[in-house]
Formats: sequence, structure tokens, C-alpha cells
Amino acid sequence: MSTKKIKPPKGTRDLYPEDLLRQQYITNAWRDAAIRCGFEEIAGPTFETTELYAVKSGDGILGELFQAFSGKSPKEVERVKETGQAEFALRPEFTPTLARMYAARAKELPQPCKWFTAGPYFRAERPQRGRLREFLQWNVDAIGMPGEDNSVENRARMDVEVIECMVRMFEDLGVIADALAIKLNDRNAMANYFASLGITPDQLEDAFNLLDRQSKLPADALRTQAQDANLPEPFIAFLTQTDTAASPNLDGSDLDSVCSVCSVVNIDPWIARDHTIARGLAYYTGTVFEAIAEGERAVAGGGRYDNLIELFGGPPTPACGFGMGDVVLGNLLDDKGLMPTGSELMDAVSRPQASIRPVAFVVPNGDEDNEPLVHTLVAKLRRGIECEQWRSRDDRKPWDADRYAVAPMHARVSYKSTRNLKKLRADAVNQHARYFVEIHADNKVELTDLDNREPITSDTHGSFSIDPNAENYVGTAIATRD
RNA sequence: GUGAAUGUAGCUCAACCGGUCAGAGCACUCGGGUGUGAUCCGAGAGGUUACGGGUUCGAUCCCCGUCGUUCACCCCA
Repeated sequence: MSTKKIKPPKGTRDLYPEDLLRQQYITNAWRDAAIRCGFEEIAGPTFETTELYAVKSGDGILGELFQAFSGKSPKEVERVKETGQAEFALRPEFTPTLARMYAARAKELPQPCKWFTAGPYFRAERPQRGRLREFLQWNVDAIGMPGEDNSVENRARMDVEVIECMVRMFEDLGVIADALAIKLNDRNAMANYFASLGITPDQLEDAFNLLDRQSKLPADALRTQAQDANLPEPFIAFLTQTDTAASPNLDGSDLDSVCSVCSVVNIDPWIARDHTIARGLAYYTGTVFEAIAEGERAVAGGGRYDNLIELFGGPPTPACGFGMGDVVLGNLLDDKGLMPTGSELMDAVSRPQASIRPVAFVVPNGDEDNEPLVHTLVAKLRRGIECEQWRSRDDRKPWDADRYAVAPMHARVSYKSTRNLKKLRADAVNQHARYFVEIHADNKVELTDLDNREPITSDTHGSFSIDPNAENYVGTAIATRD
């Protein structure tokens, strides 16, 4: 009998107890943030028919599939030998599965449909820093629009829903806005700008590809590639300029709306417009974004893909989402000293996760002026309030048990356009929320326990406040009831 | 798929120009000491220097090949 050592396949990881805890620390943060932000977890198969990836994927993806077949029938084996194509492939990404799953039930699903998933993916690439052949990825997507209304406001709102979820996750892990930027761009706006530089619609894909590589390639290489693709001189001049001040003016695009919604949920310090963000994929249609930390490849990337669901046989449905891998995020946490070890790691992983059941359901009382306050408050509830004592400590760590005065919680809003409080309350009950939070004038908040349908009052003030610094802050009231 | 670097004990690394160079620290085992599981002392175990060829009187060191790892390119779903 041979005693030859069998090694793990290239680009895979053997996770011993502490390694697995480190990975769970990350996946717990993913789940926690997504749940708090009102996304529901789904899962799909880890292998799919190869056909699924042929629908939309570029040439790049097909060459990097791990293929699979049963080998049961000689005919099948023969076909694989002949065509080099097996019937199945280990999934290299989630989006086709998501589109397939959504399309299959599109008619019965809510609008918008907010889903997340975390699991293993496989790509037959040469491993390098931040990139393995098997890795975990977190996908967060918002499919469809409130009231099926694809307006600029709703697009911005849903874009920010997914971006906010990412930020809440970073915050929880102790990543700060100084260390990581979420760079935003808008493909439509860029396409318009490119048109003004003489780019024709059929040159757009080449133009975006070169834009994507702008920061990686020297100017002369960009020039030759652009010339090879027969792109117009004004575009080449734009591409090869070193003066970033001469960036295109994208004011008036959807980005304005996206940025203003970001301010409402207090994630604007993380956001930076960057007209060089393109994303390689052809299917992005509007907003695109990447989370960039210095010294790492993109930590996350995503954007709006408004005609992909249709491509997979569903009704035309706008959608937006992002993916984040565990490898680069792990590198980032290690580099920044944000990964606990030993007992601290064990404690952190042992902590209970966010309530799957919505805890707070926040609505305006019918006054239009209060509506932005809804989103600001929901963001605060999802973010949690760190206690002063922890903040003032020099050796504070994000996983400290005493970090939060008010722990981050699962908070939702209604996507119904009605201002009828009865209907909003019905929506809250329908979503199985625990507490109903009505925002009234002067930052006052009324709170109802939906389990026993009884109003809750503050002993000291009667009503509650949306102000986290107030002693009758509604978040404190909810957090201390359990 | 392309290019580069690298491979010495379980881990992190030494070994000047090819000539007592196969070593140290940590970890491990045994023992001593000690008023906690910390610190200290002694001993031990552990390597076909990734593998296979070649050059040489002699190779961890030079050359070729294979394999592995890492980094970058391609690509980024």
C-alpha cells in the first residue's frame, strides 16, 4: 500500500478549528448585517447546468469553470470528450442562479425582493493574493422596485439599500471609512459622456473595458489598445490624460440621487464618486460600485443590472446587488488588526446573531416631511449606538462585548407608497415585525408591541425620541424590553 | 494559459566564495527547581536540505527537469 501523501487541491483551504472560527467570524458579520437590513437568506445549488452560465456570461467565465458530469453513461462521457463541455459546472458566481430563482417565482414574490446568500464558489484560476479556487462569497441583491415603479428615486433608494448593508457590515467589523472607500459610478452617465467623445453604442463595451483598466495600464498601452479597437481620438485623449481634474461632469445623473440618499442613512463618509470605476461585466446598466481598500484588490463589487432577470426568462425587472469574497476581506481584517484571536475570537463567534424576525418596523405618521426621518432612524437602529465608555477607550476592539449601548437590530420600513397608517401597520404585521414605530412631529415616536397590540409608553416622557442622545431614545426602549 | 520568485525540523528562519554546515528559536517529550496554568535550569526527540537527474574529488549552495507554494499578468462573474 502506498503511503504517498495526498495534498489538498490547488487553491483550496484546509480549515482547522481556529481557521474555521475566523471564517465564521466573517460569515456571521455578513449574515448579521444582511438580516438587520431586512434581507432574507436564500441558497442555491453549488453546481448548475453549464448552459446557465452560457446565457449571459462572457468568454472569460466559461474558460474558468470547474466542470462536472456523472460519468454514468458512456454516451455522456463520449460527449464530454468530444466537446470538452460537461453537462454541469461548479458555480463560479451566484447571479445566474439568483436570476433563475427569481424568474421562476417572479409573480408571487414581493416588490422589492431583498435576498442575500453566502456560500462557496469555484473558479479554475491560478491562485494569487486574495484569490483562490474555492472561496466564500456574500451576495446581497434587491430585485424589483417599490410599487413596481422604476423611477430615479426608487433606483437610488434600492441602490443605497444594498450599499448601506455593506457599510453596516464593515462598521460592525471595525473597518472605518478612512480605511476603505466605496467608489461609485454610473454607467449610463458614462455612456452619455462617451457618446459626446464620439463613442458609438457598439463601441461601449470596449470603452468600458479600457476604462476599467485605466489605472492598471500605462498611457501608451491604453492608447495602442484604444487605437486597435478603432476608438475615436477624443475618447483616447480622455483615457490617457493624467490630469484627474479634467474628469467628466456627471452632475444631473442618477448618482446625485444615490449620493443624497446615502446622506439620509449616514453612509456618505464612505462614498466617493469615481469615474474610473467601470466593472468588467457587460450586464451592468446603471450605478456601479466597488469597495476599495489600499493595498488590496477590490473587496466587493456590484451594481445595477436592470435587464438580467429578463434575460433569464423573468419579467423585465430592475435589480441591484453586489458580491464580496471572504479571502480579500480576511486579508483586510488581518492587515488592519481587526481579526480577533483565541478567547476573543471564540466569544465573538459565540455571540447570538441578529433576530431573523424584524424587531422594529418604522413608518411615518402620514406627514410627508417625516419620511426622510424614517430612513435615518432605521439606519441608526441597524447601526446600533456605541457606548461612550467604549468609544473613549484607546484599546477598544470591534468585538468587545461592551461595545454597544444599543445593539444593532433588525429594522425595516414599508415599501408601500400608501400613507394610510392602518395599511402600514398591516404591512408590519404581515412581515411579522415585533415593534411598530411611528414617527410624529418634533422627533417624537410612538411605539406599539405588535404581539399584544398594546402601545408602549416611556415612564419619563410618554413618547419616545428618534434622537440617540436622548434618554428616551426609541432604540434603547426596544433594546431593553427583551 | 503567460511571466517571475521560491522550496532546509511541526512552525519561523540560519549555514561567508561549492569544502565539520545540517544549526538556532518557538512548539513538543522527559527530568530538576518553584507556593497556581507564569518565570527559570538540564536533557531528549525531530530533516534522504521538495523530488529526479547532471557538473564536481566533494552539492543545501551551480545547471536541467518534475512537483508544490507565492507574487504579478490574463480575467474579475
